[in-house]
Amino acid sequence: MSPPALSLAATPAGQSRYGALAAALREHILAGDWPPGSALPAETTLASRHGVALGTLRRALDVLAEQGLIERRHGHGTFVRTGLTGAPMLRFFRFGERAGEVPHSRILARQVLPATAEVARQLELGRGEPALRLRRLRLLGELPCLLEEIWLPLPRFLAMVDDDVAAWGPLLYPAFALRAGVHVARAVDNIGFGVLALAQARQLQLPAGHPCALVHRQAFDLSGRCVEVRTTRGDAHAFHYSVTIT
Amino acid sequence: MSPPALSLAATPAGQSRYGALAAALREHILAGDWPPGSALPAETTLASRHGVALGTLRRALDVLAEQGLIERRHGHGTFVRTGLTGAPMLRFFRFGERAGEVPHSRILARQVLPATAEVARQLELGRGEPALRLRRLRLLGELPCLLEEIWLPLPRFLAMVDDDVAAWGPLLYPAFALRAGVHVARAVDNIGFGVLALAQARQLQLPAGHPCALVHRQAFDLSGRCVEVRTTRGDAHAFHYSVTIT
DNA sequence: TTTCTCTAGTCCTCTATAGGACTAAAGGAG
DNA sequence: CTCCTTTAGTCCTATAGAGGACTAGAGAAA
Repeated sequence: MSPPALSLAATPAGQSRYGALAAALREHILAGDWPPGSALPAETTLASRHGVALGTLRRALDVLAEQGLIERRHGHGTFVRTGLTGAPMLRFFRFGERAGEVPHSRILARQVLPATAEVARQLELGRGEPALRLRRLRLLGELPCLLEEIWLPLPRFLAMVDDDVAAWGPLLYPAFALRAGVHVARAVDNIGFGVLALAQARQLQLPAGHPCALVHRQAFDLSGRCVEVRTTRGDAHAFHYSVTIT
Repeated sequence: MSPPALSLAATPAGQSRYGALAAALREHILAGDWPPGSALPAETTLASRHGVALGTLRRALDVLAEQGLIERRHGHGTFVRTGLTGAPMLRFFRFGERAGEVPHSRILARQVLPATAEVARQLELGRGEPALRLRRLRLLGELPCLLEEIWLPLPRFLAMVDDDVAAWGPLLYPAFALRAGVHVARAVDNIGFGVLALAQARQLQLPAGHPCALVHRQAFDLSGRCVEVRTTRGDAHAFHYSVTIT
């Protein structure tokens, strides 16, 4: 009745063997043994190294692939995912015919401030600890379309406190990876509606009190730590989003 | 083991074998050979019947399961999915503490009308063909929260033109299945923003011109035919939705 | 230089088999 | 009747091996 003692190292411990193997490989990745973008050892190598059949190893990789941790390229290799490249914020909005175009961005302000209670909670910082706050305006051509307030935890983003903002480019996440070594792997967006305060409305060239869509985002790295808190505002009438239910 | 005379013994035809097998099984399901809710033959049976190894057949079933067409129950069997049970429309809104509660519904109107051009296009009906239009109010307790306009294609929903509305219950999709034999398998929601017209505002006990969230839904059956077009309106300030990006 | 072919390395498909895990229902003991 | 054990049927896990498909780069030919 007792589970058969396997000749090789780790016990499945109530789990399937491929499940345990997937967890083990996941730990390796999070520990940085195979950094983002690099290739894992070949399947046959990994299989023999862990003392399992090829099929079992592939099943474990299936799990990691479904979790979005790795990416497989037929005939080439298995790679640790490097993180989200673009923050597809514009998929929530429709501004004229400029669909698919990447807006350019203008950093309005960059300050080191004590995090508000709510931001500190989400970034897992202590009370009053300093954080980096950005205000950013995104424009399509000359048309301002999105206004963003972004909070970044400070020990990690020190490199972005003093460097040249103009060199960051239109997308933030590649800049995070390049300058602070932070790879965004997952993000959760919470969508709601509100109205624009006067200062916000002015930036977006809309009347004060105009209805706006609010997208509140938390972004996480591979290990699951929150690395960004962002609030985006845009004209509610341009808001549009599609969901498929199955 | 003699190669069976059945369909795909010969050629994977540019496709993988499990891919072709998945397609073949899909056709069987859509043709109604195994009606929704019923069990498929056992895996070993299906495998030998189609002349493939068990692993290959299971791979094909994996595809169908991922498409949401079938459902597997360990130790019990493989079943054709019976469709969405509830239309989780309320997940877009937060009304007070009544989270998770199923609102009851009040049918305000039921009419047979020629479909508008836009509705006819989405339902794949000809110009001016009749359809069934419902107006429905959904309430939490005594509080009206959602107002819906629903269009159903008429040859298929004839059974719901004259029967007793009061007997439908609070959820429509089970009623569709029970009374018209229509199983909703998939739905696409498009979310936007608008303001309430006078008549709509009155039903929701809000002032005219009040901002509202608009959810436009198309629902499809297993074979991919559109079986419902619905527009739902609710107070924009109660709107709330969460998306995870990976 | 440019283009082509070849080749080593990788992931992918498929086979055949063995046993474990889970579920539901039948049958017997109290 | 109630409770427990057994049993048949099902899906799930794992193994070992053979060959195919795809990619990128090395080397040869023009």
